[in-house]
Amino acid sequence: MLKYVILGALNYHPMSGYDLKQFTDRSTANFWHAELSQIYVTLKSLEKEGLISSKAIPQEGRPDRRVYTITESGQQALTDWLRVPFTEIDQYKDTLLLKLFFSAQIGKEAILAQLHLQRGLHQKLVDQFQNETAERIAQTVEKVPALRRDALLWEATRRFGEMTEETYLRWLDETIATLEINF
Amino acid sequence: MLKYVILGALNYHPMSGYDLKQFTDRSTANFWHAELSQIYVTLKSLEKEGLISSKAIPQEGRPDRRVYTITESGQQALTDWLRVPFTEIDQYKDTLLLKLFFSAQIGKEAILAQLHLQRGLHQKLVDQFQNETAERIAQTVEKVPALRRDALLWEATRRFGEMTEETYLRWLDETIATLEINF
DNA sequence: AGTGGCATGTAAGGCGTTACATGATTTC
DNA sequence: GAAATCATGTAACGCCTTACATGCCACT
Repeated sequence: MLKYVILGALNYHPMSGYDLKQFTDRSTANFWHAELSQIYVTLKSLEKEGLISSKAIPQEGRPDRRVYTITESGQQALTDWLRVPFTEIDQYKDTLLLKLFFSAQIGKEAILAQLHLQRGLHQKLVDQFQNETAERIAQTVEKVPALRRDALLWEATRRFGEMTEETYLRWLDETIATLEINF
Repeated sequence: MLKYVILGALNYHPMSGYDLKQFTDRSTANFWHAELSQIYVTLKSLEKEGLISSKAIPQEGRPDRRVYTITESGQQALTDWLRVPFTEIDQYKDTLLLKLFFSAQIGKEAILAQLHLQRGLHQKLVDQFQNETAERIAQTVEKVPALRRDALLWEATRRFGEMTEETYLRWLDETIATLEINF
């Protein structure tokens, strides 16, 4: 799938591997993150497939920037993929839930401490979605009004993050309250 | 991590690989699923580590059942892991959000069709959490009252699934409404 | 006659993480 | 003087998925 993250990004404008890392960290990381090393590997394979092409741009005192551009067949591959209806739901993995499920033996206090710790982490995420992420989208539309429609979709994914994290918080609070009384 | 799913399961009682697949499908699948083939592979490596031990139980007209039991060092490994606080948040991946993010070019109707399709899938999941999953937990506690405390934690993970899927539905509805007007 | 459940496993391939390797420039 | 940023990549390893391989029994 990282393949399509990269095609989607390059479809906006050409970028280097390093640029792509910035791009994903600031946009798709929330539902599709990527390590730099994996980006470089995937770029190589996309170029071999002919879906992107690259050009080395010399720089002073730094390695050349290798800038990638999406090709026509790359655009075709992206559009084809976008058009195929997605008829499943991705498998979700959550280490906290896994630990919680089997945690009866470690005792009430250890469990509650764990839940309180997670509360802090998720609170930070909610804030991030409401502030930084929202502002970043607003700024992009301001600069490039042509992306207004794209931004509606970006906003939908941001809103998903916000709602999901708010729910996580509500669940943590509810669970903490229940366990304090009944465990 | 599958390692710990298995240790956690075998800590309740001995099981075969096939049993473990049933167990996970009915309990942890929601936040940690497993393929049968991977279960068999992981069982081998856990046995090599000495965290579980196995015994072949002959059967008629079927391959032997290989039943695994958690060892003392397996119980120790499980408890140790449960006690280590989890100070991160797992990376979330969602193909639907990924497609949506880049979907501006495929047009309003294709996007809305996709969202409506997903609505049906997530509605089914909500129902499942509210009915089958809830009943399964209730039945287990009825049969084995000693698991009352464990069941409180299982119920917390069930409730997480229910709340999360309800939120997914709310988000889909909200997004459909917004795009119908503004896209 | 065919599907689904019971029961075990191996092999190949894909995707991803972490660690390693290098090195100049900019900022605190 | 140290840390972060810019910039690219390779190598080892881990975990997981999909496909393959086998075969009986029960039910429809």
